Amino acid sequence: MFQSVADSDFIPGEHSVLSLWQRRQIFQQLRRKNTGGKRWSFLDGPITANNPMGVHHAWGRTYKDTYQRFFAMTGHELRYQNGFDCQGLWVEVEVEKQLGLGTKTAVNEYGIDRFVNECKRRVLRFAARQTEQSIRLGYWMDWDDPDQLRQLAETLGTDEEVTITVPSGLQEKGTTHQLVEKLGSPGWGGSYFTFSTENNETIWTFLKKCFERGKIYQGHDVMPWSGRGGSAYSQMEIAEGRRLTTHKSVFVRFPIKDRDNEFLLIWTTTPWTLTSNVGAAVNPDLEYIRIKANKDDAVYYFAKENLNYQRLSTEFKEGFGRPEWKWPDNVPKLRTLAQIFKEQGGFEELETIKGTDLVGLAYEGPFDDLPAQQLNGGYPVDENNLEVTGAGWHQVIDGGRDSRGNAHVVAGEGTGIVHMAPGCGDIDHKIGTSMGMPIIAPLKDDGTYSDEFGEFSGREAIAPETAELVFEKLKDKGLLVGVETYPHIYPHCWRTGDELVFRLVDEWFINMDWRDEIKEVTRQIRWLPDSIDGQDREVEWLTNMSDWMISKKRFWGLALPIWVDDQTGDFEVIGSLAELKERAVEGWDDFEGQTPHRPWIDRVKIRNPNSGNLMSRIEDVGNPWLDAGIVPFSTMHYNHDHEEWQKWYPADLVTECFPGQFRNWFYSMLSLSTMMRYDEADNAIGRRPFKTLLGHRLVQNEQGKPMHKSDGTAIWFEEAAEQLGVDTMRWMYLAQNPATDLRFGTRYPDDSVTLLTPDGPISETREGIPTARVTSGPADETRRRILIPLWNCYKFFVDYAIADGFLPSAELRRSVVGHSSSADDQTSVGNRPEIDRWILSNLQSLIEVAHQEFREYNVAAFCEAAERFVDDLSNWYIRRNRRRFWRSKDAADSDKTAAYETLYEVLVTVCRLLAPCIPFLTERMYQNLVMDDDDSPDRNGLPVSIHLCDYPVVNTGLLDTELNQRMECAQRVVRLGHHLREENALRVRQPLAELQFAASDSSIADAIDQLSDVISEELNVKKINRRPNLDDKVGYAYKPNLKTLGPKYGKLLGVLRKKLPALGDTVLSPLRLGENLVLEVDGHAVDLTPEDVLISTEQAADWVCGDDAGIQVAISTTLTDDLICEGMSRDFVRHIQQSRKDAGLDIQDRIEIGWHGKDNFIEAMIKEWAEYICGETLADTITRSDTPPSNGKLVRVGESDVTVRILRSV
RNA sequence: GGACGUGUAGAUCAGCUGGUUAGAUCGCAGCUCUGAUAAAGCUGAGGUCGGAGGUUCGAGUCCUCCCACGUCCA
Repeated sequence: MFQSVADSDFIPGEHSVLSLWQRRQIFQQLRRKNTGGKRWSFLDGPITANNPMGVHHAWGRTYKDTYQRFFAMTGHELRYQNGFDCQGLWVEVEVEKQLGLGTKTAVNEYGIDRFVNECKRRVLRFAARQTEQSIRLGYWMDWDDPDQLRQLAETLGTDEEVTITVPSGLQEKGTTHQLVEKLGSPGWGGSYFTFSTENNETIWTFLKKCFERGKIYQGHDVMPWSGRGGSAYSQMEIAEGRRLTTHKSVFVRFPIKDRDNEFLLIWTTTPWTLTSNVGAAVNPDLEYIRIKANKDDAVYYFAKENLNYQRLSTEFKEGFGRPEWKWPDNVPKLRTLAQIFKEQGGFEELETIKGTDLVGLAYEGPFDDLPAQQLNGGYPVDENNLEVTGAGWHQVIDGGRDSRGNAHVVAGEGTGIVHMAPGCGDIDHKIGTSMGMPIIAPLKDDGTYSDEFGEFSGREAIAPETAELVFEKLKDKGLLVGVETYPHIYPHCWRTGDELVFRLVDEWFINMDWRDEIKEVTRQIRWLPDSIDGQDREVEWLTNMSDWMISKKRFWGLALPIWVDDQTGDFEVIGSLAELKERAVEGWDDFEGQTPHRPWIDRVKIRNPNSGNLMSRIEDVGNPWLDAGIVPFSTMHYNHDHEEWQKWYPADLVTECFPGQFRNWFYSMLSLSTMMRYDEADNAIGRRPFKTLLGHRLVQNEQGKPMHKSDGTAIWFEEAAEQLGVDTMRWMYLAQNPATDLRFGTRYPDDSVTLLTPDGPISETREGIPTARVTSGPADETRRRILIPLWNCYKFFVDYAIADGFLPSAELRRSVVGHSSSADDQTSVGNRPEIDRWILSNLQSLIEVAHQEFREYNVAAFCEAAERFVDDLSNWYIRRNRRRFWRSKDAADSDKTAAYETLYEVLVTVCRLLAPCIPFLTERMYQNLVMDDDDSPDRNGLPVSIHLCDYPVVNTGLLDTELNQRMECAQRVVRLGHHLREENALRVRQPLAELQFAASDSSIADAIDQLSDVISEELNVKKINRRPNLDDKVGYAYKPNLKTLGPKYGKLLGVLRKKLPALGDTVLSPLRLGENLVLEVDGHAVDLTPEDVLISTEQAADWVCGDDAGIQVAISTTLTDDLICEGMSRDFVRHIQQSRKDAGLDIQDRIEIGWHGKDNFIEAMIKEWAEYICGETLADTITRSDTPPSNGKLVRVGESDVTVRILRSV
């Protein structure tokens, strides 16, 4: 017996399904069921375990779960391994905040070991959190126990031995860091963590291969640096440390070589960098001016606009963009260049030239006497660039443009000629490197000048005295034009307040000159969705990318396995811990038992076989994209179980949010895989890490704007889950075109709500953020369009099945879950009404679509088809068949049984089809439709969960595409009929005598004929008659078919278009009958075939006519008294039904009807139709009263006014 | 600056190798239908298809230029 079905209550329903799955261990049963099946290899891209999940994470995870569920239901064995991304700066930043550490120095003081443990702890906590959220999403993975992850987080860093039970069921004992480094390892199960030793060590394998191919090298990068802190800063730290300060800025002149007494005028706020000048950049599109100073007849070049430019005039009045950043009191307003030259004796304007005319001029630098300027290869010496010196290089270059297309050099603040010191500035360095400049890096890590800088050596760069020394020297050389106090926003260490400098630091790179190999691998992969041209994008990135900087001067991350001999500069890459152990000459005992992270790994030294010197590991950690890129190897046990690895490599599918990933995860996977396999697979196919990539775009708010955590518009996962429902969310994600942003919903940060979660009510997240109200138009739409109609179909079935005592036989149940092809005692489908066969046939089509689209990874197309099917089921099949379910209570009615059996089969099959998409709702329906109440363990041999059912396969015996098309024809005729009624103000309740139709295609006419009863009922017409043509009812309109006539007659087409319709049926009727015709138009013979004209119908008197897709329909508009009378009876019934509804009567309640009206025609109608009226409305009596009954309702019946009133019979 | 993409109804998007009166969904208005439904059906208003040229019998579609927006890039 079915349980009666209440309102949908989606969210509580999901909670109960979660507990059912848990109680009955459904996921574990599913894995057991598919063990040994054909493999389908899914590879999860690691999610950063640094914050709780938001709704933007849930899109990709829904794809992952849905495709996995489909392949599980089709019998595949899967790995089900989720991944957590654990290492890198983002975690460090959050931990620094949490611990109140502001700088690298502070971290060093705190202790790298404690800091790194804290990072691990944070990752474990958020892995636990995301695990719980994922489970709520219905995401079936081999999850670790979240509480156990938290327990590990608590005990991390102690030497205490703990015992845990891993997902595979094994008990493991050890200190926490010994256990943590093995999470996700073979035999244990559970999510992979990129901080695991396996993951890190496999990256060593990769780097060793790079090293063997000679691809690892040391290079440089210019980074913000704190001299006192002795460390580099991240972009984020700089943003936090911007402050208003003043510097002594300086105008300097650089003598142009071979031009007597002519100078480039340059300007800088960092005088200390002048020692390291190599070039001067101009904007070739800008106008420059030559002026002659009266003082010494010197000629200066600078941007024309700067001559009278009021520098910082806005800032002088309004400050620097923040209230506290006002113009400093003691700083005078800046002068224009014209003023400066006037004060120095006046000047004369000579001429205007283009910047491009300056490019290539050689000049003398201001400090060419310093040893560093004289060194071949710059300082420190670059062995690859020995032909040049700083002093020898000086020339004017084109400053170029940045990535947004803005010129690097603009007029305004400076002089339009920018001093370039590629060892002292980020942009300078980029441009300098690209132009082959020697690089002069003046500063040591303590922020003082190196030895090769003469008098400057040992001085602190940012000290005011240093600037003074610069000015003094410039003055001595006659190069100083002016000094001023210049206020501006400058980066500082946000904690100590120290000014930052830009300093050249050593970094490690992979030479990517093997990019063509990666491109070839890229081409072996299917990139979805097609519309975003993923393959082209990836190839383009690979074409343009520069070498890969893999080092980062931080603490928490991959320990780059590069050991350096400081004295000779030799370096070596170590490929495994075993190799390291063998090579270790110092520190191994200290390290052993720890994870290969800083600071522990740093203690291990090896010996340089060439020099005999000790080699130390570089202090840098690795780029986190290495961590994620190695997972096609590390998580599948490449290093330790090659055979197992080969079973799962390459992955069949990866799916991820794609913006950004072409240069991140996709790139790193492709690169790492290409390198890992270069000596193992002899072609690109063998090197690809995955076969198909499915990308999707971003989740945005309802207005299409990004959601931000900072302004409270980012929606936390649980807020959406417990307010919108997870099935709803999943359908939104799945039905969305992956190539476009999903406009998810709106969060109201100031409107807090209490969420009822499976674990009880919460009013804030675990992190203490109040939970806010979330609304979503798309979610409401999704519920309205698919979930509610589906639920109502199910409710309809169950309500009437209970009332009727319909129970599916055991055989039928076995059949609908796919355990037998057909039930013997079922009404054979061939004997069921056509509409039953139609919905079953349509169902088979849906099954076909499902298989096809799932295998194409195009679930959105399946969702669309499913929505259409549910609409057909609800608004056509059930609506049309309601009466089959209502009538006679006695069960021995084969037509009724057929209806129940059909609907039952459809509902269960649809559940199986949709189970991968909306696993909760389908499970609830399945449990009621298929499972017995009793708890018998074998459940009659039926799967105890919908997710243990096989995915439906097409029953070709039920698939009747012709029938599907026939019904489409009938639906088209109905639509056409409704249209005609509407156009002619003929309400549907008014029966009409006759509908005639004709169709040029006889199979279409047959189809309509066969479904004429459906059409007649839907359109409320008495007779449906097929005619060879409707010539007597319609006129014909003719139009030229431009597509066929255009090529034939070209310019004549314009005339033809005008004249052909005017010829009319008398001339053109042969075409309608399939014959050819020759006409003369404007003196040209025009040969027309039936294909050359398009024919439509127009109506005649007493009939309304229309046509659509080759079907012509005419409806008689003649109303007889009988027809009017019948129409009135239906009006009457309708009003009574509405009154019943308004009065809140129960469906079975019987009533007495009273009415009053002046029109005697009504009385006659009621007399004639009393039986019908009483039957439809469950009325015992119909009584006319002479006066309007009290509480009566005035309604319109036909053309008459009537007052009606109902009373419940007693 | 370059590459790629986008620009069509109030909103979101379709529109295939050029073809007749440019569609769908939501929203709005009206009507209809309704004893599972939070629905459904029909109709209507609303579009100089970003702009300007060009190719063509014919351009939302192809070409050129321009404008706006987005993404990526030394």
